[in-house]
Amino acid sequence: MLELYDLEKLAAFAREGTLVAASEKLLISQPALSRSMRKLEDEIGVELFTRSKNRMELNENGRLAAELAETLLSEAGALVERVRQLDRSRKTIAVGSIAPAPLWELAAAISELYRGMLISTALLDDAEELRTGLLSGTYTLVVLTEPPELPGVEYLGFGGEQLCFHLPINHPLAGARELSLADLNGETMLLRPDLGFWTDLLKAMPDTHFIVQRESYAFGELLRASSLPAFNTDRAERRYGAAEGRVTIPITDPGASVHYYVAYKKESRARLAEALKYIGSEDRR
Amino acid sequence: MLELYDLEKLAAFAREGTLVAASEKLLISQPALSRSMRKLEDEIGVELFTRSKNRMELNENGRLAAELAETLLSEAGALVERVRQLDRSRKTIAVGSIAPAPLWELAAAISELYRGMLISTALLDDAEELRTGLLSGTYTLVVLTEPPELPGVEYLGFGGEQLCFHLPINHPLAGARELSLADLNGETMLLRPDLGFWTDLLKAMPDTHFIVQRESYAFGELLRASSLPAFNTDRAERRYGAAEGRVTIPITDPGASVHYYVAYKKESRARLAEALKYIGSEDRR
DNA sequence: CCGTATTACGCTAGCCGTAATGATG
DNA sequence: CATCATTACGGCTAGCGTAATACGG
Repeated sequence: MLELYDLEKLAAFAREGTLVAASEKLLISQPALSRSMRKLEDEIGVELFTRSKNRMELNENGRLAAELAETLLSEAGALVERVRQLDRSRKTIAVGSIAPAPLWELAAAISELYRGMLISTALLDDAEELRTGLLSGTYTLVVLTEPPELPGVEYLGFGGEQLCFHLPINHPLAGARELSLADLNGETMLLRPDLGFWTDLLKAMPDTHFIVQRESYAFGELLRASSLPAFNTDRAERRYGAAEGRVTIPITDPGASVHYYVAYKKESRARLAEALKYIGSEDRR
Repeated sequence: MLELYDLEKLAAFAREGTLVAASEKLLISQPALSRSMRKLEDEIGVELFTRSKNRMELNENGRLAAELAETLLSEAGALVERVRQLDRSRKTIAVGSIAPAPLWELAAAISELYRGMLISTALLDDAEELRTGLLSGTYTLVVLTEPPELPGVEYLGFGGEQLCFHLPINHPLAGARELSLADLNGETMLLRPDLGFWTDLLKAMPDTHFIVQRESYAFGELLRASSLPAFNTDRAERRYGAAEGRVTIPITDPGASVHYYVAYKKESRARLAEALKYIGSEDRR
């Protein structure tokens, strides 16, 4: 029977041009390769080479066979790769989110519910990329601020989030009941990186200087020790509590208050049953 | 390394559903198949089956792998088939013709020039079929009555042919210098089968009864012993001579005199060099 | 119990490498 | 004579079959 390693040898010979060179690439001896090529001709039942005593070349048949062999080999590789990829995707839940807070919560809940599964998370600021990523299989679940009306895609509400200023009590505006982004424009503010779509809102504060601190502990220290204004959200505060000596004041700008939607492909519903139960059941005003 | 016989086994298991059934189809023992399947999982690095002590089934990975294996196997089969086909076509010159006379001559000349080659011939009455057959590779050479203006196709003139009546000398019209088909309409005529495009001309003789005789010797006897009119052509006469006691009288209808053109693909020119020399050199008025 | 998968244990066919031979430029 | 292909011969390993084991409907 025709076998892939025979075709591999043929392809190597086609590339190298002589048995010696090909056998070196293949890490076998010339005689072995010579025999294999004869066997292959025998197998197909057709002459593939023109042989002189001292030289062996592909004939027209051989060139076609080598070319087809090359593609068959790459298809065999693709087979393995596709199966491995399916396996990985079956063992992975990839969550993509437009905002950090729902991502924390989802990732925590899912890794709790699906022990042994690989949970991969991604925070993006582009909703379109999340939608196409969901359709293409890059993400199993995506969190958006608008319901995605896509074919074969379902979604559940996942509560809302309200952006707030997080001001030291001695800040001039600390007594306000609510504020707009413009009210603090021009000041220097503390900021975390990886804000997802919230980043867009910062454009409403063009004259503000932001000090970005990635490291969580350091950020906490700055919150405590400095009197720089920062952001907070109701959802972050519910999770981490408010910083000492600071007040949380809602921001009124449109876009500072959003709702979240968790979307998934209909075909993943069975696999995600537990996660969807969690997302739907939780009481989120 | 992944091999086709492993995939063959996987495909068989997928079709049969149990190791026992598959092993019987494959003519190997169950243990051998059992091991092969483990080896295959190992090779791909992914679980392909759900195993209970008493039952083995494909899981999602396995179903994908089996499906891909099936297509890969059929592609491997196609590889062999295509190479064999190329080999056959390299060893064959297929001549298709719209008329018998040029086909005899070409076939004879070519089998002389290309000893060891397989010469296959076909006589058709549809010029379009010959043209498409030439393009698709069904025919290496085709004989037509009109130059085929096709991309990548060249042609040479191959002389002409004049249709004649072949009348016994005692026939009332035997003294004519030329005749039209209508002149003999209504009589009973002797006819050979396989006339190619000439068949169309018989429509001009709707009231004629044709006695068709395939067997060459019998046809000759009828020519000699009967006084039935028959057809002949200048080209046939040059080859076989005229029958005793008969005269050959040209037919004047349009279409009773034609020129022939031998067409071939430009890419076959090298292969056909000898044949083309013959076709071109011969002096054919 | 019969059907199914797995494990254990030799065997062997197929493939390989080394060495020798032949041909060519 | 350096390079390449082929032939001859002996070794080894991957895959096989038989037999035995284990589990389940």
